Amino acid sequence: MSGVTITDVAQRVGVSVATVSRYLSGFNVRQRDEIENAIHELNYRPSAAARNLKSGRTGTIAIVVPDISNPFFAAIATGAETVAGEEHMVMLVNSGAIREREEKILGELFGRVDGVILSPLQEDDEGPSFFSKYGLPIVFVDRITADAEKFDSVLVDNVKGARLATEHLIQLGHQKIAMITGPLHTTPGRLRAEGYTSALRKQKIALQESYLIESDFTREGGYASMVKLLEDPNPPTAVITGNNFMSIGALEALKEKRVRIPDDISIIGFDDLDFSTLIEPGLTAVFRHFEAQGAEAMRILLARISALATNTELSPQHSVVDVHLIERGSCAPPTGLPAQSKS
Amino acid sequence: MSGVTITDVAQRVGVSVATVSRYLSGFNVRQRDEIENAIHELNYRPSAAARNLKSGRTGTIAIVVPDISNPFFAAIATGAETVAGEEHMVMLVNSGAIREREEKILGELFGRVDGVILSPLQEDDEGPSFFSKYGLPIVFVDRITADAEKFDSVLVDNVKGARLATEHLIQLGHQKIAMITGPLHTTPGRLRAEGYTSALRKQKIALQESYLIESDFTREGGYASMVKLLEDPNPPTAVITGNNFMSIGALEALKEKRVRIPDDISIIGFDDLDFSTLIEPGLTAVFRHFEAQGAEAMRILLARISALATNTELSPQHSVVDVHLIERGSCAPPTGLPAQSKS
DNA sequence: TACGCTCCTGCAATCGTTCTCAGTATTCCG
DNA sequence: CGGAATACTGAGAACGATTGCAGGAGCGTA
Repeated sequence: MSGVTITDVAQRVGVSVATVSRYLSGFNVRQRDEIENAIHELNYRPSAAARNLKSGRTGTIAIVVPDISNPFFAAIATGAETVAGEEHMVMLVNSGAIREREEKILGELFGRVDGVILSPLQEDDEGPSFFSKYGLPIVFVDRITADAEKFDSVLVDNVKGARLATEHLIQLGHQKIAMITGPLHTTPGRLRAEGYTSALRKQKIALQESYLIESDFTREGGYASMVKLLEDPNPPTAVITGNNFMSIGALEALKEKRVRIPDDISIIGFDDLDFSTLIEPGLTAVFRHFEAQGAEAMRILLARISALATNTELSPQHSVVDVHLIERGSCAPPTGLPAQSKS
Repeated sequence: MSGVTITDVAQRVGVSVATVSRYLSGFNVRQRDEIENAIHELNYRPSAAARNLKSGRTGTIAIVVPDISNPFFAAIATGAETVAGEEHMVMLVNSGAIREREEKILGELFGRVDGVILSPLQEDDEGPSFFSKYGLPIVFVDRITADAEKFDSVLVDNVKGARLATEHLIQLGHQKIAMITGPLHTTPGRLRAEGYTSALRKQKIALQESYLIESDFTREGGYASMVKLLEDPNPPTAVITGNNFMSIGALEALKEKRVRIPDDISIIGFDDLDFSTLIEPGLTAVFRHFEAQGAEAMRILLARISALATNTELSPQHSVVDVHLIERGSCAPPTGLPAQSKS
């Protein structure tokens, strides 16, 4: 700790702590220059803890995400920062997709931040919103919990995204379309699968069980799922991957097995890859604006915080970010897979 | 705010706040079950602010980095988390490569965290270490400041990495080797350039001014620098890019200009790309273990914190993480660039 | 010079904990 | 059952800031 407190500054100048405090909060004070000097000479820094305790405000907002290494979540934070302004410092916390850690983190954040932007781990759980009930402003981003209609949220149009992808493939003539989705107890995992199945149903294409694979949003999961699809006795002619990491894993599997894209199989990723232009062919993908989602979440959170401060009623905001399809070279009409090469 | 305090719990059970406090810190207490119940029923959460104020400890460690969207820094955080344990919560803060923000952040962090892992923006500046002098434990990671020998740090062997890359190209027969490096006022920018120039000198290859380009670690910077090199009247036959983002930018430029790798130009990246296997040819790169760097930084920081707590003397630790070259397909003996195609 | 007004000041309470200290209840043993 | 040792308890002073309140300095005006 710095050791030097407001009292030291006050003594040095010969005023009361109250005066120094007032100087710090911008009031007019007679000995402002002396105080300023003393602060510099002593290298005084106000104790955040003491301030928080007295004022109840922290000037801090936390963003809690399941995977800090996913560029998507980094972009959420970046977007949120652009809106936060001078008032608030933004911190990113990694729950590491571990339920207990998420719980613990939220508990510790209580009283340490003015609000939280959270991407909760599971839908079938009211843990996170629980905190919100007891006064910690929370905005859900990208994922929600079961009782989320009562709380602020910013989602992407998952169903539409998956539908766009599926319909695009159907239009190209594909009938055997597979989807590698994330865990079904997460919002994007569930809704993207839903978009896929509903698009199939609408086009009267029967859903084949083995074509809908529930994976885990990781590269390894994408790889394993793709391998599984390739080993299917009746392999699909097109695949939709449920997020960026799984796209990478699936592409790796295809490359390794020397399955040509789009000749042998077509592939669409949910979420664009930031190196899409570097791979051959470019990956057709469902695009959404990451930063916009983060910015929107922050806007809603700040509104919520000030509503809380002024005791204003404010009904839950539910924002949905639009998506569209970016066509590159990874999709073509089906021709059927060649005989499997056991390499 | 939660509103419910330790006093409420104490009253409900009919004990003193001291007893509840003791229960919270794990002491044996007669009415432990009653207290536990009351805490649950009232949904009491201890105020972090009050705790910090009294105990001086926060249980929080901040990692302050210049660019949260760079996977390298995300990996630093991930690595650090593995070591932090239950005691400490790790938060990632983005300085956005803005000097004033870094300063402000450090100031606000003072008293709010037990220690900081920092990747400072500029070497020619003592701002960050200044905080360390006044009692905030800081470990520099990846970058240092001018007076860094007095403080803990974890660096990668930048000079060796750049030297390995340069020598590899020389061995292949290249003489016209260019380097796109980061800002020379940053540690990796400066040291990687140094490794490059010293390797050239050792092999008695004259350094050509236009071959050493100081860029900014961004994708756009890498792109622009590569374009500049290609437009050189006497273009290089090999290029080393100074970080991951600039590698992507450079590769984009090459692809766009239809320069073939490694036929027309060889390229080595400093830092591996996590999709290296997906591009054709694979990128030869200087590899370092990101997470290990973060883990090492956290280890040193925890040691520093406990040294401070126990008033133990502890001389500054300087850790250097080793690197090695991963050879893929992006390098070959030089054949000279074809005539430039103005596309 | 006297009066009132404004502006600034210091005192002291307060935020929600932790922790020392002294005291009371409980246990253990002979 | 008595006494000492042990285990737990409560009162109250911190921690470092903010803030309401009442009072004092300085100013302008008559």
